Amino acid sequence: MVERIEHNLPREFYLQPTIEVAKALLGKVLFHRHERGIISGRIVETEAYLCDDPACHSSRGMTARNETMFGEPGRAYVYFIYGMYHCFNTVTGPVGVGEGVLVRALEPLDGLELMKENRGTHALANLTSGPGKLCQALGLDLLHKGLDLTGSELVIVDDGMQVAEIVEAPRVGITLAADKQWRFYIRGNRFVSRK
DNA sequence: ACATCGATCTACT
DNA sequence: GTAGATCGATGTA
Repeated sequence: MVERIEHNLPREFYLQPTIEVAKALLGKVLFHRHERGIISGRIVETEAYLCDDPACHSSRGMTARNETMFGEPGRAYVYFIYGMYHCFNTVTGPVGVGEGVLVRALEPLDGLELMKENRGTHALANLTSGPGKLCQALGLDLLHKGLDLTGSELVIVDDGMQVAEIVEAPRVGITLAADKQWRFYIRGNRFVSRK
């Protein structure tokens, strides 16, 4: 019996080029140690946001909202959008640069009952198949902005799972730099937000 | 101070 | 397929 080794992704992981991080995050597991129990899911869809990219929050300089993007890599950048949803990102690149990876979809693993409660639905396929949905399912909001993903109540773990094939596609919901193929997802995964 | 709009989701036709 | 919810961040004055 082979024992699976799980370890938190180290800080250096997030210092790789942002597009590489976006691809490498596919297959990793996001854990939230919630007061009421552990909620986790496997990352199946991501998008890269670079510092010279007009669609990126950091592209017009540091503000109160985006300052965590310019901080330490491996921390959580959470922002509030459309008056009711949150989106979860990992900060990438050296301090001061301002890049990140948006996590767009998860495959639910632990804490299904809590997720269903948080989302107000029982449909498995609808729990975490979008950036707003997964934040609601995991109970993530602005209070989690800045948490250290290498060791806190919110961590990203490598459990050794290998991704068979990565699809590259245009990013979703943006008008600027819409031609860039900086969305990545696991081919065939049912929890991807859009095929 | 005010107007605009967004890295979304749901409900309804 | 399309509209409406809902509000903070941002830009303009």
